[in-house]
Amino acid sequence: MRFFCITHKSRRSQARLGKITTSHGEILTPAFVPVATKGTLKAIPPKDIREIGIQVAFVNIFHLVDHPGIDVIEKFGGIHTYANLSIPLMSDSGGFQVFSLAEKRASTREGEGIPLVKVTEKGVRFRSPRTGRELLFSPELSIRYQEKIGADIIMAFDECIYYGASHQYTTEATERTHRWLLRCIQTKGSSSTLPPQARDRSGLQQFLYGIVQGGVFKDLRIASAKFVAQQNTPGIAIGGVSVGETKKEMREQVKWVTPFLPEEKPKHLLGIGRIEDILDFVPLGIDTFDCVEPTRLARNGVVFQNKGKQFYRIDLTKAKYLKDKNPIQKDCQCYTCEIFSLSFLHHLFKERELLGYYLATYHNLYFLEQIFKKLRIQIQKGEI
RNA sequence: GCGUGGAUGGCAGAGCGGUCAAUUGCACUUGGCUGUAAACCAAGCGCCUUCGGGCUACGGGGGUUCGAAUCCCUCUCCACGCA
Repeated sequence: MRFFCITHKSRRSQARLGKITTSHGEILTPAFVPVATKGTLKAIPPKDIREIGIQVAFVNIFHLVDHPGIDVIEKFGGIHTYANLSIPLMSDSGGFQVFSLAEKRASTREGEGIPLVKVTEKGVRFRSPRTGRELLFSPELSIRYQEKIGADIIMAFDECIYYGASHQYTTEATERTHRWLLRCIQTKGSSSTLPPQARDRSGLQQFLYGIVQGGVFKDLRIASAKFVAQQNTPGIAIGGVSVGETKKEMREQVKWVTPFLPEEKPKHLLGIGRIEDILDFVPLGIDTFDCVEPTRLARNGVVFQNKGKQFYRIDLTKAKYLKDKNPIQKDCQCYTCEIFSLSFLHHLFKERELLGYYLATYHNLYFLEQIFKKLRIQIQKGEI
């Protein structure tokens, strides 16, 4: 079984069509990877996932270690069975939480202002924002955890560098991430008979992605891309993007890197994105994107809409929708748009009715899946 | 009819002589959300403003005081109790 194969290459750009094959099914790329951090695609029951067209989802080891605990998930036979998610799953290593929780402090009963994160060569000490208890993450532990929950695609443990970091700090952090990658590969290899980075565990193959860092600095980004490429992991992810930099900077960071990544490997862009970002990055050869945007925005009352090629985000809580009989998107065939008016959705959100979160999330996920479907067709037709 | 307790910004509800244009919550408006501490967060929310400030306000009227949402008198209305 080949993990990734390219089925079509664009002549106009670096865009390509591909297929990722995992123990839990195939993923046609380019693909969107909605985020189900805690093992749930917030507001959406698993039975709707296929109907929406979702091919793969993203869980996060950090949150699952905190609760319910890796041992619990393991006893249930892994995250797929535990959470009833039958599609391929990617798991994140916890590296993003270095960025997400840094500078923030836990306010506990005892004392206030305990830093939530401490990075050392060994790994990262986190303080659970939920309980205040300390969690240790290292490359070895992160990989072990990810193995135990049994995600199909797993991420190397990295440090997501904060925006504004100096060249010196970014160099140190990126090099540390590289050393961590070697430890991740070694851990993965030591627990496996073959192949080295895709362990076979009770029939399950897991594929490790190395992560490119380098912050906002071109030299560091390129060096990181080269280093990660050399390690020959089954896939490669680009991280440390969209952490506060401008749109222009973000585009550059990805553009600097892609020429140095092996064509035959699947490329994942961590944490992106917005529809306009996806449209820009697919022609650069990015195959998969994970992002909380469609689900989080939906829960905050914001849904996707388009007029031709123009994409919009509309806020359902605005009073102007009170009497609007139209659906969110007239030609959208999702459950929400086929049945519900903007007025009713507005009402649900103003009243904080649970159904609103479901319907909005359903629409946003469906809408994005449609965009990816169209993208795949356009690549096939040579339009991208 | 008598007694007691009340009447505060759209609503609820603090304040009980100056630091009160008035705590707080809700509602409302606006902005934000990109590997999820996110069904969340932030700002605004009497009128005017050259952003220094000015004006009108705590049921109505009158009074005490340098000064009242806060004390006194009275009227109106509400709640509860007794006839």
